[in-house]
Amino acid sequence: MGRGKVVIRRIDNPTSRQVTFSKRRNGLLKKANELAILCDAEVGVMVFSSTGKVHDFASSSMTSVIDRYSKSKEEQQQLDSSSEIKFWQREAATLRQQLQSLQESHRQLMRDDLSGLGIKDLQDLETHLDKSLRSIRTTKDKLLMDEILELNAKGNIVRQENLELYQKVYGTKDVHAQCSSITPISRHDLNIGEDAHVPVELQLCQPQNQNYETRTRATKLGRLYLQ
Amino acid sequence: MGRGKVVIRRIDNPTSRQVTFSKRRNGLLKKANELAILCDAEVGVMVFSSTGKVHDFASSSMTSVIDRYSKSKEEQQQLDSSSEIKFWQREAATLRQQLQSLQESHRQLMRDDLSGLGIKDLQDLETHLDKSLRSIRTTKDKLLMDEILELNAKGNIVRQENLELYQKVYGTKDVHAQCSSITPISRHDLNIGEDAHVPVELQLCQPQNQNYETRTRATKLGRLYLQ
DNA sequence: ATCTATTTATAAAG
DNA sequence: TCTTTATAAATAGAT
Repeated sequence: MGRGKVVIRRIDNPTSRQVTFSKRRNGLLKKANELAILCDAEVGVMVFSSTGKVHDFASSSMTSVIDRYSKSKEEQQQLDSSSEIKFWQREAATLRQQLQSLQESHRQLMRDDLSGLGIKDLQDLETHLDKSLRSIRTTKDKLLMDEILELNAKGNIVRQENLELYQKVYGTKDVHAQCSSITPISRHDLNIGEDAHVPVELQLCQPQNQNYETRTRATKLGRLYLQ
Repeated sequence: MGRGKVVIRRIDNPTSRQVTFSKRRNGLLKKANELAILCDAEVGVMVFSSTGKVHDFASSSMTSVIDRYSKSKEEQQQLDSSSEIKFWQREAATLRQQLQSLQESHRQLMRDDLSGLGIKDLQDLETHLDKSLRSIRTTKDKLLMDEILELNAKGNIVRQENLELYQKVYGTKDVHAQCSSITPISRHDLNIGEDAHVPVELQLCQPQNQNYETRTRATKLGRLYLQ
């Protein structure tokens, strides 16, 4: 409200800063007074200029205003801290409940106790175990197949070497009759099959890219996580 | 600054009072902030609505503002009280001086000590005493003359009565020879004269209608009052 | 401190 | 409490 629009930023020029301070300080104190009278409010304003000079306004007395302010802030503090206490009480209750649920589900997954589970829970558990098993087998098969391929490659290299050595010693190309010990590695020696016994280990963590409903709310942790 | 000019007086309507409170409170806090930023000032504002709700703004923290304010007010107090001390010190010095002057003039007027007086002071004193004496004598003479006249009147009445009684007893009009004890009251018995000894009492007070310069300044009391 | 062109605040109404 | 709008008030910049 003046000849030019002003941006609210520290005025660098000390002179105009002082002038503006005078004008706006008066304006502020005037408005404080008007607010107090018009709206029947208790108002206190304290201003220190950059040169350290004090200016103030109080509708009653500054002592009274400061006292009231301090008192009301104390009350606020008490309310705040008591509501904070309540917050942490609620938090503790929630965490206790979650812990209990997790302990329960852990016990069940350890097969110590399947009582207390409904049909839905058991079905979920069965489906989960089935999927886990399938996943584990797939992974295992892939690892074994890789190993087989690698071993076959190595075996072929060794056989080739043996063949060359045999030719140097005996000077003949008839390898089949004299060297039965040198053969490709048997498929059966690798023990690949559907009945392999691999211990099933279940994780107590969030599902990862397995089309299961993602549950993020802590309060929902009380349910079983089956994956 | 609105649709109508507003007089600064408590708004009776509670609703519009509340509305105005909201608006102007925001305005006040905004302006406090602007003042703080533009002019690099420390500002604190506390507002209590008529319903008791607290609102505040502090450019730093209210604690800091209140502390600084209290501190600066203490300093001010100290300055005030020290200047007040100085005032009373000056006052005491002035009064001591006045007291001394009065004691001095009192002693002189009691004739205990005429040393330390200049020719002018002595002349003034002489003139004053002369006037006092004249005034006292005039008054005394007037009182005595009044008494004489009264007594003469009474004497005449008594003489007349005696004359009448004498005529009744002796049946004659020749009073002069037989009654010498009955005479007018003598002028000498009243002791009227210029040499009468009347104690001169001087007053230590302001002159009253006696054509003397009136001195009202306390600091001028150090001079002699001669009247 | 005083003057005014402008911006800002806000009263009244919705 | 928010928005809008007409108007009062504050004030930036100049003197």
